[in-house]
Amino acid sequence: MTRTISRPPATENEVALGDLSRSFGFLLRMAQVQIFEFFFEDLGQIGLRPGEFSVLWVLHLNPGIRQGLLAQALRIKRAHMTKMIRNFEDRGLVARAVPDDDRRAVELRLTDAGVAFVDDHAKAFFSHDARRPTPLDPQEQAQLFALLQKYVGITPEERR
Amino acid sequence: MTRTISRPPATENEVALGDLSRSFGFLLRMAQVQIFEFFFEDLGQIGLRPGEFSVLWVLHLNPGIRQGLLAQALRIKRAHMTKMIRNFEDRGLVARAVPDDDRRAVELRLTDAGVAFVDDHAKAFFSHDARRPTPLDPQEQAQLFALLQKYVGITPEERR
DNA sequence: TGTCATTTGTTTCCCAGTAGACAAATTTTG
DNA sequence: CAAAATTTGTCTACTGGGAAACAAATGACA
Repeated sequence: MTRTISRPPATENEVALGDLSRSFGFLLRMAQVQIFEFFFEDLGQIGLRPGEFSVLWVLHLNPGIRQGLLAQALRIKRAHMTKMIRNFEDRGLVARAVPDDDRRAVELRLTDAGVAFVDDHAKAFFSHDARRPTPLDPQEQAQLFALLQKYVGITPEERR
Repeated sequence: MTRTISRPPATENEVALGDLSRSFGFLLRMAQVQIFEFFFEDLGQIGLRPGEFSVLWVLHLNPGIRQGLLAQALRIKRAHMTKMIRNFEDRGLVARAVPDDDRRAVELRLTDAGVAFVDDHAKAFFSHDARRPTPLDPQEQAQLFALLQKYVGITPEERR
């Protein structure tokens, strides 16, 4: 049994969320939906998908990476990665190669077209964050980033 | 055109993410996948799904709420909400009623079984956050919550 | 009043993503 | 060495969720 009504439904059009607004998973979901909406509003028309671009980007930074390691790093299931990679292959963006020392594995690298695609879109993709309207001031934004990075276990890569 | 390779791949098994680790959307996705994994590990066997429970919970707090307003509050698409509600109805957890003053709308409320379901699971659901292992200390955790709440616009003070 | 526009929920069709079985290659173990 | 166990990617089948067209009800406006 739970104390449910912490306060009465406010206005006609206000929805009480109660403890839900203190649930980490719920907050993350709300934030992500919001982000996605603006992402497609901002970059949808040039045919850029966040997941897709992430894979190509990591391929760009890690040429020859094995498919499984790539999936693991981006937390994409292997079955799904297979489909994404085949799609990229069909579009001529990625090439697969089976290494001789382990013929189960698949090594991935961008084709020239793949490199061109990443180069074409990297600026738009990474500058998107700056365009997104946010109620947070820059310091709060930085704080949020740092906490999220720590939470997901990404050591912020040092750079100048 | 973008300068892409800022440095060589670090270790054999390390994956360079570059600017991706500074992308808000990416960080949110990583965090959410992590959260989901532990959620199902923790509560999956009792047949609890975060989205499902959220809907029932909000129904509990806002009896008679209209379907569309519920969807809007939880950022669930109306088409999808239709399916969820029908599912709840089939399971006897939710009852639908068409109000006389607007016969397009549907007002939702939990059945007795629905109330029982929420009461049965609320404690497990809301205490889940505390069980989840996290690298953040309590103060950082609180800070992260506050920033996310502010970001998604559900600060404790209601807005107009 | 009658016509047009909007709101509300539903339906249909589609796609991203998952679970789990699978085959092939490799590693481990007896 | 042979047999069992694990790793790696793929396949099939399924589910959650979205886009768009739709019908019914309501509201706006001439």
